[in-house]
Amino acid sequence: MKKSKDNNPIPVDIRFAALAVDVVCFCVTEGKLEVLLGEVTSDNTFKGQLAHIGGLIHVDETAEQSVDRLLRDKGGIQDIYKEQLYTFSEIDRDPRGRVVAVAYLGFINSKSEQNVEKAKTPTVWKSAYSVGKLAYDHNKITDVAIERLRSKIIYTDIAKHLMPKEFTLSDLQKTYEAILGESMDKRNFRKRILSLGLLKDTKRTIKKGVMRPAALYCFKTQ
Amino acid sequence: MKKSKDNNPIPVDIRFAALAVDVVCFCVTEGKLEVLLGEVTSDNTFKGQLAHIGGLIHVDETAEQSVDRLLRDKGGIQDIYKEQLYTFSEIDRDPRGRVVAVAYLGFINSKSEQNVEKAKTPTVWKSAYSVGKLAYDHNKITDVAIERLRSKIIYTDIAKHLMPKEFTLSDLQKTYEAILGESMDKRNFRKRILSLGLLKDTKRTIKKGVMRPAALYCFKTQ
DNA sequence: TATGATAGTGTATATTATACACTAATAGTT
DNA sequence: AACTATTAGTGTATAATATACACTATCATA
Repeated sequence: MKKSKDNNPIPVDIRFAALAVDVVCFCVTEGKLEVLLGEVTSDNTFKGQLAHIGGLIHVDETAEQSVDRLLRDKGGIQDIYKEQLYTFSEIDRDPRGRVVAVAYLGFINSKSEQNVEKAKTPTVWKSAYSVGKLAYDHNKITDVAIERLRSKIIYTDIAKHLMPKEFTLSDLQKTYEAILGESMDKRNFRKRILSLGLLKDTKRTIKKGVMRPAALYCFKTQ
Repeated sequence: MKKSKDNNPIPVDIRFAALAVDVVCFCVTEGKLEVLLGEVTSDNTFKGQLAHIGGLIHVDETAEQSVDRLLRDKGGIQDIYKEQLYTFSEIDRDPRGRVVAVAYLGFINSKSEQNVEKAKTPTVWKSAYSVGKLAYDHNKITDVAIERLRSKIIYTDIAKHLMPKEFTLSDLQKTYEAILGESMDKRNFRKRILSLGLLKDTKRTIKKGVMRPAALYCFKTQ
């Protein structure tokens, strides 16, 4: 490969695309699955519309590091669990030119983890099932993300990243129900989830309102 | 975004990376899981070593289209089923400079589908479990590919892309065993696979050698 | 002590997975 | 014609898992 003029060893005609990341950041609040959206600030036809948090990868970053930075700077969110979702490479997906986006799933266990003051972009949480019309191809990304989340919650312990450190079994069940969009039998849910051996009884309880206190569980750290 | 000099609307400092695809192309031959490898032809420190079929995405291609072209030109392989695996964005993964690779899984049902004459690169099929030292980060890509293949074969019908149009149940079982690396009970395998309702009995049989002829099945087209 | 609200529990049945060994069909050989 | 070698093809009993289903327990308040 010939060295290009601008000190980048890769010839300029070969690096025609910009690389971006987009994070579909999920949170379950009061039994509703929500996603974090931010206003598009860059000057293009989608300016002002809502989109998943995202942006261009920097030259000294991996995609993951880029996700961390953008969540922090644009979203006010730090240190969350994430995993790669899919790479979108359609030629016309961005009006600014060729932009290939590596999409990620992000998981936050409580909206209070978001430091809204530090977010450089106006953000909003929306129900994952009614995000409205988003910028770019982000509705497609949303669909792929929800599909992946649904399939992963049934055969992995990914739910733990959507729960606070300690939680009741009813809370955990609500998270499953929010994601799968169906209600489950309480006894069967508890039997199954406890038989997986992932949970630990903290031996403490929490009182919510005037009801019987509920036992608090946490995920075992392995 | 400012327009760059070379008629690309994306500023040149932003498009610092080249985009590549790599395909981990699987085939099961005589009960062995194999992968297609090609010699590295481009002039870098890995020249002459083996790697998965791959190359740079062209400006007018999606990642998928790029995979199709590269499999055809470098591998002599056309019209195969493929799906996206993972995007590798480590900064130093390529000695030529920043190259981000979108990796794919490819599935070929018989090595005879490969037209070796048309392949511009010397290729070789190797056992997936002993590919030896590959160029770039391709050993890592191999590992991720095998892991994905193993998990997908147990909850999807992906095996069909590794089978010829018609096959015996023993052949299908050998494919499962090659991928999962464990032998299975013949009666239980048949019961389970038939109960999925994906297979159709062609009512024809095939004689292999001097043994009892075996019934030929095919996957239902839906 | 009665009420309202959520937490928490068990059992019977159905479905699915597993373990396991012999008979059937063919071609070639004796 | 019987025998052999080789793979195809089959059933049943048991274990494990999933499902359907309804009442009691605990608390705060009135």
